[in-house]
Amino acid sequence: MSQLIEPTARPLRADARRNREKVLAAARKAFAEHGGEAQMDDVARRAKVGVGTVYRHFPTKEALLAALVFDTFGSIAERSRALLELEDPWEAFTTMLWDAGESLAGDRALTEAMSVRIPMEQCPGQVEVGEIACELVRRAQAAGQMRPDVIVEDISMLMCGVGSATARPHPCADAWRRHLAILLDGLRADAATGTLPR
Amino acid sequence: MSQLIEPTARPLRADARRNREKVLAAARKAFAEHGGEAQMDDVARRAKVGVGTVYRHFPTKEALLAALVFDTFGSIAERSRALLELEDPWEAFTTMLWDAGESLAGDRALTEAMSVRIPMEQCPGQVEVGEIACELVRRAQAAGQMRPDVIVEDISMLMCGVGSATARPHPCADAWRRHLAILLDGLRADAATGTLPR
Amino acid sequence: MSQLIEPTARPLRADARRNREKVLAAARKAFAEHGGEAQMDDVARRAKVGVGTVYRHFPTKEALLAALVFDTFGSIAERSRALLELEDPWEAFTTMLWDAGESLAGDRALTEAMSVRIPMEQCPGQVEVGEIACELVRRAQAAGQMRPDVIVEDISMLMCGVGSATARPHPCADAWRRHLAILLDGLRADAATGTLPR
Amino acid sequence: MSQLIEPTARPLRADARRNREKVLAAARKAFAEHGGEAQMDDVARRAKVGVGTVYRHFPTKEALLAALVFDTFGSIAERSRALLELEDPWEAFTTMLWDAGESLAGDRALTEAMSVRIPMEQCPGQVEVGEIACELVRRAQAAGQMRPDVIVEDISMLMCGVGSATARPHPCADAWRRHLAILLDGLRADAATGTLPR
DNA sequence: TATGAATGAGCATTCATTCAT
DNA sequence: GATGAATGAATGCTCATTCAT
Repeated sequence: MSQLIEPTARPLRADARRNREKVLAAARKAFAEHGGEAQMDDVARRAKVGVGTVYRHFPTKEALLAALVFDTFGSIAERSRALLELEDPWEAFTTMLWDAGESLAGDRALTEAMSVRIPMEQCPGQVEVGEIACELVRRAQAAGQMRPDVIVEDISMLMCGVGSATARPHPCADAWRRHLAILLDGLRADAATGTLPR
Repeated sequence: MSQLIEPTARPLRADARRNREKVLAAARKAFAEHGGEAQMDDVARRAKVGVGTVYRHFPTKEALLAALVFDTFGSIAERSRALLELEDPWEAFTTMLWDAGESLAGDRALTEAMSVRIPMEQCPGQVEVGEIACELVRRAQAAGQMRPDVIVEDISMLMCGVGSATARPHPCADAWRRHLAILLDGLRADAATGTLPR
Repeated sequence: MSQLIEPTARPLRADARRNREKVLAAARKAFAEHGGEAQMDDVARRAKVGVGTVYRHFPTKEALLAALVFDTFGSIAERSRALLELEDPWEAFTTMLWDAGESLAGDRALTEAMSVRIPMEQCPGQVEVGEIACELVRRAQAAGQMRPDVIVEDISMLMCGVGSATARPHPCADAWRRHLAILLDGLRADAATGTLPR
Repeated sequence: MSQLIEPTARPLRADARRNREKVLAAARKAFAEHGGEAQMDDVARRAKVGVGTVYRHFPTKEALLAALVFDTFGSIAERSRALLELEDPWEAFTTMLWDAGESLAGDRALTEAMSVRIPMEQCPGQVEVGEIACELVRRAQAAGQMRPDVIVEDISMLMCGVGSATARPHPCADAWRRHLAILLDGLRADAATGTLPR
């Protein structure tokens, strides 16, 4: 998935590819844990690789971060694509958000990317996620299941909120599920007590 | 409001108070914009003051940040206190959240404080806000207006999400109002389609 | 004594003189305790005076430090002068050193001044102390009491050592007296086991 | 010698070792000259190295200072050990002090370490130096060569004085040798004109 | 004149990025 | 290619000195 950023690169030597994967895995942990403040040296240390190697595969810290985020959006997109086949629009929509929440929960970097703390170009996966979400919203609204004044941009905003609130202390484990459950109830057509502002 | 932290300090000289206000105002902007990453030099520059002056009023960056956050919680608490007098529990509760949202919107520092990225002691205002929220939740639930499985900790989680999502691009100005509107609809007793997990 | 540095200054107003004395006393404590690292603010605080007042009387930190040192040398000189009347040269000499040791012990600033950590001009008192020491050395050597190869510069070097070693942990209180006692024994004519190098 | 502090560190790359030596040498000069007030940037400049390199090898200024002092005590200890073999206790003792004086002379950092201006843990070398000195004192006293009321703590006090006084102007080069010579004469059993106070 | 608030150069330390081995 | 040492700009904080009140 992460090769999306270097689509024209020639295939890497086996050990180089192996290193790339080690770096990505280490970076995922480090950035999930510390967000954009994770240090390149830490990534290298976790990958059991020199910093130089990290830089060989990713020209800057931002590029590494982007690769991770792109990757995650890619896999969310992949799984979401399948949901377009589902019969029930509401089920399709909610399943998508529960899945995205799973990725978001505890991944500080992804959450920061969504809240624009990390400036980042749109990536193919992100675009596709947006398109699928758009379609699922449309269908759910057409079926009268979702309130009609919601727009896709609201959905990413809401999910951004879900991700950001994960780090807080809360008596329940996986409190984000409570968060999302409340949101979904608020998105149902029959929950609307008025029209959304603007 | 900021005197909450130094309740026993003798009144400052007129010019010193003026500078303190300049520093606080500049810091509020800088931290609102950049969160905890804002730089002390930037605060000083915005306040048109030497760094030393910033440090004369606040011994460390963290203290400055805390003063701002404490201040904000203090004023939220103050306004919330009045809501305890309101007849309708749901109106009291929602008014409190709309008010808090207003403070949270676009203030990265406050949002970070709520998402615990900035470790920070509880301050009197924060504690009081929690107590008032607790009471308002209780009343709204007793009146059958709010779903009964919600706990106060959920409320701060939700509001944290509202704050974090404000930086994102969104076609509507003040999109956070849409966010909060959806949440509030999801919190109503009759919106519940099931019980919150855990 | 301290007016030695401003011999031509017109007499100060009573309250100004009082302030000057407060500052000097406070500075003496602060610099004795912390050496040249003591802070001007600390001096002002101890004197219960604003920093500005400290600077009104002493243009720079170095000047204040110098005033203190000059003062101390002045009073050592004064007391030493009387020793020129003593019959026994050795007694005169040792009494002078015991007296100087008393001033040096526990006064970091004075010790630093003697070890040239604090760059400082010669002051009248210092010069006079040197002259008296020179005379007492001469007499003690003429009387065959002090080893003949000692020169007056050795004496200040030795006393500098006495002062510097005061801050160390040592099982005996006033360990500097042991230090000086050993030195004095080493300076006696009959202690010499050879000639001092150079 | 400096590996005493990091006995388990794996051998450094050739260039890294070279740089480490450059840093140590530069730091030795800088700290010898300015004591603990020497600046890290100055050390880096003298070593013709970026500050970062200094920090790669020594995590803090204090650690660098400690490395230097530990190193010096280590080499003094090493040389002193050999003196335990000497026949004549007095010769052994005086040789040790002449050797230590050589290290102390003109090294402000070492002198400050001895005068406890720089708070510093005991290091192995320092402890060993103390133990050897203790033994040599004991033997010299047992042989009736050293005055019996001297204790080891006196010796370090005395040497601290020798080191502190080296920066002063003095007509003789290496005036510290005169200082030490006088001290040693004062330490001889037959020089004692009384008992040391306390 | 006294006060203490304001100033800002100075210093220790960090970390993304480069480059010699 | 991989390594990790070197680099140095950036950042929080201090303190001697100045200056408005």
